[in-house]
Amino acid sequence: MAPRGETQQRILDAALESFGTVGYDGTSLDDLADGLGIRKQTILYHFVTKRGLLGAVVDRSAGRLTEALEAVLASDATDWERVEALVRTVFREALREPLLLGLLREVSRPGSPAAPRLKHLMAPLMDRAVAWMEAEMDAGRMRRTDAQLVLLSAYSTVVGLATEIEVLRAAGIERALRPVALRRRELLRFLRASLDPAS
Amino acid sequence: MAPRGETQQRILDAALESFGTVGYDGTSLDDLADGLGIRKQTILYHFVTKRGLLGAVVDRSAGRLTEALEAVLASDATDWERVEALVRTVFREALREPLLLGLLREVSRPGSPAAPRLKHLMAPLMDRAVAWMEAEMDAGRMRRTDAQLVLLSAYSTVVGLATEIEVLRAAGIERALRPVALRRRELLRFLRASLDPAS
DNA sequence: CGGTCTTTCTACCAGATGGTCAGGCGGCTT
DNA sequence: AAGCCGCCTGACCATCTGGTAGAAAGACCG
Repeated sequence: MAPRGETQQRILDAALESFGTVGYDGTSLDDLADGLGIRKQTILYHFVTKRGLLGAVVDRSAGRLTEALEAVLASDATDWERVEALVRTVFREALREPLLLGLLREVSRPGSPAAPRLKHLMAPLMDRAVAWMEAEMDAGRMRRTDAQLVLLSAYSTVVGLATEIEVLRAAGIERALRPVALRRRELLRFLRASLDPAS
Repeated sequence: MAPRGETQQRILDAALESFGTVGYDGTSLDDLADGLGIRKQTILYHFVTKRGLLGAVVDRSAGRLTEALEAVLASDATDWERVEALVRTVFREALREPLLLGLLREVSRPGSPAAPRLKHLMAPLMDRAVAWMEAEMDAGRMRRTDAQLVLLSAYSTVVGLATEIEVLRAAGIERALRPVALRRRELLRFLRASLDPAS
């Protein structure tokens, strides 16, 4: 028998890949199980329902990202440095595990069953970020703009990365490092233009 | 009985919406038919198979966009004017019919059944654009860069629009005009930076 | 050893799905 | 009127779907 929790992790890995590529509806529990050499019922035993599985995948992925972001927030970087560090962290994580982007893309779809869960997971991060930005604005260290809009724009840039990488791959370009770096530069420039009081 | 071809168009309209929102796998022929007040067999009569329907939807959408682009190409704008006109046309079409973006997004997914068809439709446009750009480069009217990479980057920016609009809508922002205009400006700036020999 | 808990399996099911087949209905041509 | 043809539908089907019920197989503990 498999060690404690090992099967669950293997299922989550496979599910992340499948949800992120063929999508939630395109993923069949039977296929997923076959690929792992187990029976579908084992999956259902661990995650009760297909939605439960999706939820678990989303939770785990969001947890990892949040962890990486918390580490940045815990540092003593301030103002623009902090923004830049956050952006770089997100891009680094996205490139390190491109499946995350696929999942994010799938889950960001309006009709996705995980959309409410994602919203629930993102809301606190969002609120925190908005609050922080508005405090910075009040202190005159940031230009006054619609914080939420800026954040959403940044967010969708990252989700759009998933598309970009896939488009490039479809065109035969495997290593998308340069275009991705370009996007990051663009995003940083956009943020600087939106936030830097000097500009 | 419905006039010639009218039913087909109605089916295509509904299919475009459904594929673009809930996705290909999430679309059931029965639901689609119910929404139109017809039987599923009617859909299959016109399009033979579900994939055939997807193909027809993609073809029609691509055809419309190509038409709009051809009109621009037929004009006498030159160099940068032409690039700018093309970008503006694409954004205008995308905003006029947001469902197109949803479809594009769905179909750009690596595992999509329509991916090969999309590639087949885009390839000629792409080749033409690359050829034109390289001719411009040879003539010194454009900066020398990797034309394909620039085009793909522009393409994925447009596809990313779909994500952005959905993200904004999920956050309760219905009119996404301002952010979209921003993207367009960014894209134009990027293209100018990549292509303008003066800069 | 006996009992309990966890994990995985076999067997099964109801509903939905894409698709086939034959027929009906109405207009158009001859 | 007759027959053809384009369009649409009812009945039916094989397959796949997520999900349930129950039992086998260890592992762990007394």
